[in-house]
Amino acid sequence: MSLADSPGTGRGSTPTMKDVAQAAGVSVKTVSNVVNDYEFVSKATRGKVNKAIEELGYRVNVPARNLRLGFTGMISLAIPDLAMPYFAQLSSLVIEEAKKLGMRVLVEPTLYSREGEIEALHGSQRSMIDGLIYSPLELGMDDLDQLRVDYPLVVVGERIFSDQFDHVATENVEGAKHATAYLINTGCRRVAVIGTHPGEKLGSAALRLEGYRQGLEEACLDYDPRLVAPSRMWHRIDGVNAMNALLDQGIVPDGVVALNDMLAAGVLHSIQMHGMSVPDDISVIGFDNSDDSQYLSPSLTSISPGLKAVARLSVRVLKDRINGVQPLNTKEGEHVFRKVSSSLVVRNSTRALPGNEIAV
Amino acid sequence: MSLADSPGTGRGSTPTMKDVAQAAGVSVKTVSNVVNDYEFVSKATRGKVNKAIEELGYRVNVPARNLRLGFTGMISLAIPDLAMPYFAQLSSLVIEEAKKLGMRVLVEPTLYSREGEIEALHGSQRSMIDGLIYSPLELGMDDLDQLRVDYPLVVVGERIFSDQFDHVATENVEGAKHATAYLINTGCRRVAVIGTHPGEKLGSAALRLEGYRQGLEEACLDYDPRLVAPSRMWHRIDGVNAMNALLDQGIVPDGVVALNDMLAAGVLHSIQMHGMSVPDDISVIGFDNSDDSQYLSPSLTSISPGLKAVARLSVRVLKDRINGVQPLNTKEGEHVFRKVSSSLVVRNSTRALPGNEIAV
DNA sequence: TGTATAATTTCTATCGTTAGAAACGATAGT
DNA sequence: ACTATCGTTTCTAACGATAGAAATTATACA
Repeated sequence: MSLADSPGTGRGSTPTMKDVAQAAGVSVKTVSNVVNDYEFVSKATRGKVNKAIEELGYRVNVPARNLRLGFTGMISLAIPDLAMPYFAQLSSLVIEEAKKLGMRVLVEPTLYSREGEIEALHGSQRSMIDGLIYSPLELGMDDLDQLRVDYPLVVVGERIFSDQFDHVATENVEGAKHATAYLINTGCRRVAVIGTHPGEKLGSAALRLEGYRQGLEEACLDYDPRLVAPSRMWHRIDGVNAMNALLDQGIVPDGVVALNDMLAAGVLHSIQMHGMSVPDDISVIGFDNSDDSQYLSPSLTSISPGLKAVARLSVRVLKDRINGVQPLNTKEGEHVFRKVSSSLVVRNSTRALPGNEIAV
Repeated sequence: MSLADSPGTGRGSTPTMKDVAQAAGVSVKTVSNVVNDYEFVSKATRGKVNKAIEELGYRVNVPARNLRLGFTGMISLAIPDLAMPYFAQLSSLVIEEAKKLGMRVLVEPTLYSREGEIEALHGSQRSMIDGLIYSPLELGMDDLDQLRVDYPLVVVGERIFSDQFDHVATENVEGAKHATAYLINTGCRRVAVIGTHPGEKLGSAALRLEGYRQGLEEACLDYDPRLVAPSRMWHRIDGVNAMNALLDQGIVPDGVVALNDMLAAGVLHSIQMHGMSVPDDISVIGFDNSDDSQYLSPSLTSISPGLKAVARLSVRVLKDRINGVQPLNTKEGEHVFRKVSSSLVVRNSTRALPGNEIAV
């Protein structure tokens, strides 16, 4: 009472079920019955109640309902950095997907810190969410027991592989293999790869490099270490630098697989600054199919990791876990492991396939 | 009961205050007193309770507390599109700022639709939030009464100007003026502007163009319509096209104010493709100081709109309204109107100022 | 030792909702 | 007319927390 009426809280008094009940001359339970579409409510009462609801402008108090029901209708999405296009896009898709299933999303940027990632798992927001979609960057295979939480959890990404958790990953290996094969199919014979992380065994860089190797192998081309340009960061400038390094050494590939689109943008720039043309002299293919890849010049052929499917799957699996139903077609006790298939989006930074215009 | 215990809900049973009280052999109120740092709790009891809390792994149930207290500790942030870098960055900063003040943020992308924006104001999440930070794109001055809601609201952006709402805006006019003046100070005499929206009176494009005019005027340079290149969209490719159009007509400026960084990136590209150099032949300055402006080649001088300050201010004002305190130094009944000052971030796409190395 | 006072702790109602169980009319079967 | 049955509505106890008021214990002062 004292709280609700306290002056200057800045909120008008919202009508409750009790008010509606009073106005309609029925009990609270009846109002609840109407609101929740309980079968046995007479047409007359339903009408009275709805009229009262209309007149008072009543809306259910979601937190109160949730308290009673024991869930909150909110899930959390923990990502390293919301300002990164990749994660911004993922968040956007997860929010959209969750909305379709009647859930809300609390985005939690962990800001590249271990503590942030652990906090997302065990922090105080725990009680306000029904489940968590978790995309770790710092935590790895050594931290599996941190992940053993007592609420529904879906892991996203390539840092952790374990059959103890539901997991949605992207086709990094297959995607990079596809990219490499496509370049070879369009006539490239010296395909470089930009942005590798030497020594890394897990994570996108390693997996994408592996795909590159498989692509070469399947085409019976040799793996040439001189065509592999490492770069720790994956910003545009790193693409410029890595490609400059190659070209300035006199190593001139006829195709480039950049491990993400920002690198690819830099590669385009470097090639053009060296007086060569894309795709006539060198074809370039990126990874992520980020929003602006279509706005580069030339527009960038890229591997689309199917972020939409990642969002869709992870939200659905999480929702199933929350509802206690076995997700997808897993057996009791089993966990989901799904790789979302990537696809090649052909634009103008690669040459046409010989013989036909349609991409593989 | 039936709910909490129902099998397969996927959540372990969380201990409540009652459990803690039982374990510590005290009453629930005492536990509450300990948790909320009530003054008059004996050291001994406090110890017992804390021990029990520790042992049971108790955490307060936030929704329950919120129900009792009448607020939720959550605010909503309504933006057009989370996948847009500008809004992703804003969201990121708002989340960070809110966290500092103990609040959580529900990001609500309105997806460029009127309904989405109205839903954000009047939708069902209403009861789960304490207030709203609102960045409209579709709603304008004709929709002021939609904005008259009965909960705390802070408007962000340049679509709406009214003294009936708390409002945080960015210095569009001043920023563009600053950019223009800076180019002139470094020796430019024919400064072009890229990305205008002819006919628009409100919104960033119009305000930034106004700043450009003021900059010229103050330097006693004539406004030359031929140096004004419109572009409805503000993507990289639009910058390429607009700048190409200029150069191909033989209109060669010595400085360019691009109305955002993506346009600027395109402008850089166009200039370089025309065989000219930045900044030696043409200086380029962008707007937004987006994350990747530093990774362009050359790195881009840009106006930073002070998004961080926007986030900071809007969150603080909102928090004050929620708490019923008069925000900033406004008088009772008055509303906040604050323009966040922009700043010039000098990089390598502009020449040095004559006479000194330090920027204005 | 008795009582006033202060320091602690407990009791209990409440936030807005849901839902099992009980109560109430009305209709139907015998 | 008397109970059985069904549809409909109300009663009441939760969900997990907070907080005013009451009750208890400890301390101080006369």
